[in-house]
Amino acid sequence: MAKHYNFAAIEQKWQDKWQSEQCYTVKEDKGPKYYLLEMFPYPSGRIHMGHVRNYTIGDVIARYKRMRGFNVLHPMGWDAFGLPAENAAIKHDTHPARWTYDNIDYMRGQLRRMGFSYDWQREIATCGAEYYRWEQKFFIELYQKGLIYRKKTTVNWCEQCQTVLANEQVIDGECWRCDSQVIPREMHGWFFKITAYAEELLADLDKLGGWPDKVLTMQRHWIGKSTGAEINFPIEGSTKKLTIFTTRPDTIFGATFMSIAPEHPLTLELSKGGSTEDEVKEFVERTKAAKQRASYGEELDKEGVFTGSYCLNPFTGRRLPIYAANFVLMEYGSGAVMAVPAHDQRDYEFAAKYDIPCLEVIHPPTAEMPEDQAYEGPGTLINSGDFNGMDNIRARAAITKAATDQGFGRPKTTFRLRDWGISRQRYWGTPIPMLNCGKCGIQPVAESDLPVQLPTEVKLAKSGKSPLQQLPDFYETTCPCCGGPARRETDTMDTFVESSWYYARYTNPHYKEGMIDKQAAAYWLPVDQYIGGVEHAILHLLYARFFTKAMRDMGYLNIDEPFTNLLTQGMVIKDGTKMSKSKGNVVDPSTLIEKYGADTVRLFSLFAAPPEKDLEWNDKGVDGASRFLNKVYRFVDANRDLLKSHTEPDKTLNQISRNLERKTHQCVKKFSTDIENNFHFNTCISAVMELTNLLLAAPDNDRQEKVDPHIIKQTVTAIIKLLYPMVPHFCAELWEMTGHDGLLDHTAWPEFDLQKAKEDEITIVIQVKGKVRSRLQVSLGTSDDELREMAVNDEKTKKFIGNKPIKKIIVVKNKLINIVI
RNA sequence: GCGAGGGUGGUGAAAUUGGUAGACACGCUAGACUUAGGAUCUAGUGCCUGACGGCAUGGGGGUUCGAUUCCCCCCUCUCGCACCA
Repeated sequence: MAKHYNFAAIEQKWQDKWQSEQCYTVKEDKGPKYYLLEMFPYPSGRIHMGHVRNYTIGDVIARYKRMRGFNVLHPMGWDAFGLPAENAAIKHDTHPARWTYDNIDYMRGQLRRMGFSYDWQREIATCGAEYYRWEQKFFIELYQKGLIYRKKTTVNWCEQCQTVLANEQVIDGECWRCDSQVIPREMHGWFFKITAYAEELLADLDKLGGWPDKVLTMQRHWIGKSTGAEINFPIEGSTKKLTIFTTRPDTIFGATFMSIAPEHPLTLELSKGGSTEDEVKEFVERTKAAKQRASYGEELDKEGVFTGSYCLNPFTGRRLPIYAANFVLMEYGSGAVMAVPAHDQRDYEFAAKYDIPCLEVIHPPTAEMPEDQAYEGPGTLINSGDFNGMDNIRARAAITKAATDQGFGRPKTTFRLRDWGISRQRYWGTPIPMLNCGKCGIQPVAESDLPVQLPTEVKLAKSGKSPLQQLPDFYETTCPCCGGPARRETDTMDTFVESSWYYARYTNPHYKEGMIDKQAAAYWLPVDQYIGGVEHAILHLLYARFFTKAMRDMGYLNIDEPFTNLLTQGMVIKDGTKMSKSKGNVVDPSTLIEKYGADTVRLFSLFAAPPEKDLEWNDKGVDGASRFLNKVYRFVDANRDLLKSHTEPDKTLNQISRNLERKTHQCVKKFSTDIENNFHFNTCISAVMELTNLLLAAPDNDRQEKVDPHIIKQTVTAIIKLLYPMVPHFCAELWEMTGHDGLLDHTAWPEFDLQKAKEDEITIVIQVKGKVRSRLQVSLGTSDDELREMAVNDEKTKKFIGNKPIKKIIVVKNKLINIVI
């Protein structure tokens, strides 16, 4: 016999069939729909193990749901814009488009070779104008609605990539893509007003019960809502006011100074003409430089300088010196804060350094005020005028109301979330469909001129100006309003824009009338199950949620949230670290497929760990998976005739037949439960392995008893059906070998019979003082009294009881007896 | 610093209304069949012990007849956030 079943031939055969018969092409149809989506890949060149794992998990679910009778949408495509294409083009002297499409062709072949059941009719590449033209149209619609704007601000600049990054794309102070240090830089750029949806993005997280808590928590924190008050402090000797945001209005009577961000527009003005002017100027410059130099996460020593001006506390009239302070963030709140050293640790440290007085206004309920730090806990107000004696939580509302009534304050909610900057100074991205006319100003491109095509003739260089800025043929245009000369926007969009709506485009990817075919979208959306890496917990998932809400408000969709259930699969690890080229521990899927076949690779990546955990790659483990499939194959092959023949159920089963029947039903039960429960395929597979072990031991010629052929057939059928979603070529072949026609995809999932799954004999553990001392074999319904009787008379047990008196006997039904002495 | 989630054999992992710890698999040991084996099959395999038995789910304490599971303290690893007022 051959060492291995001929996986190469079998896999080829079924892949050809699935493709030529278009088995996985779907349309809006009767029956419950199920939209399964895995995060689409960047076409970097080759599929890696992370893809294999992600897409295998997805394919199992897709096939499983089909067997359960769902109309399953399972599309695949390419997140095809992005910087690596430009870098590769420079390096290999080719064109980004060429490089990208070559990669796509290669990777598509690899995915086909894995046997994934995609509807390839729906394939999308986001770098095609037929895709991005709708993105440009939508951009203009959002612009007209006021949800997109242009501003000059401090942005995150990656010198390596020569482009701006969004806040979400800066990871630990480094570029998410190339890991080089990000530096602040002042630039103009286009922004999506994601903050307009901050409240809803936060609130709707509560609707996402099918998402991991970890991701919900991260998003909640990223959005960072905090409620408090905005208060205007009059500036002494000026008509101007200094506006601050605080979450602790209850401490306002304890303010002893004010802190203002160095970049704040008032900072220089406040010292103008005074003795402090030079000092303040110098401080502002120095802080700016220090912030650029500071490595990420490094907390600068608190430092500040007196501006020479004072604010007046609107409640008390107390003079509060205004300091420019290096720890005050311009980007959050109003860029200025009231400082209450007694009740804020940062203010305390600053005050201690510059010898500014503290004033206690919140008295702790029990303990004394701490000596050498701020007290930030709850308490009762003191030194606070009319509010003395009030609980500090209640005082927050009361003081805010008083400030509101007197006209110098109001309740205020602030978010940590900032608007999404999408301008990229790169070539390989969607052109931003805007232009600048000397007469008419910034204007959107006329709809009839869409799409703004990326020019194909382009010179790319390692550094220097943005490529489109060097193409007059591209940027020289005419104004749609006045017909005069105008200059096109030469920045392109962040590639996260394409991935924010691709899931919706899949519902009718070649729709020519607009961005979204509303009917198709209404049928398929939302995505029932989304699968991808946890590294997108903030980035992509937040942007896609925002886009969904914006598309809904523009009338394209009728859903609030795109992804009902989210599975974040763990990384693929080898030798304790993430697989990566730089670490030299990558395993190439194609090599493995050649050696073992796609089914074995699929099986191992499902078996080695539950999907949400990291998967430790182990070549020997792959051998094990292969061995298992071969074992099953050999059995089916050797019993072909029996399995093809017609059998009748035997009324009275002998012991070993009954055992196998029972195990089969138990296995179907466990498998079905575990797959529904968080897709724990690893335990599903182990259940089938157990069943297989029992099956293979069954037809032993040395035995007196023979297993009923009908039961063998039943067991084999169950194994084939259960494993089909995981190892589809293998099972399709076995299905055919055992005399069946038709695709298993549309064959009903096996049922189990609780009665048949039931054990008639069970093992009862006997414990003495909580330690296992003996075991009893009893029939299922044995009464507590009988069990008690048997337990105390058990020889082994007696030895441990000795002549000590029995205090108590605990009986747990069908499980154990504990004798307490 | 704050927040979240982990820590179980040589390895990947099972085990939840608290009830047989280690299913399944890898590896390892011995044997069988073989010209050969990185194929296949059989048996064994948490640790200590000659055995009876004892000890074991990061460490320590607690609740309980009984704790991987619940509570408290500590150690450690991973991830997220990081002066957000």
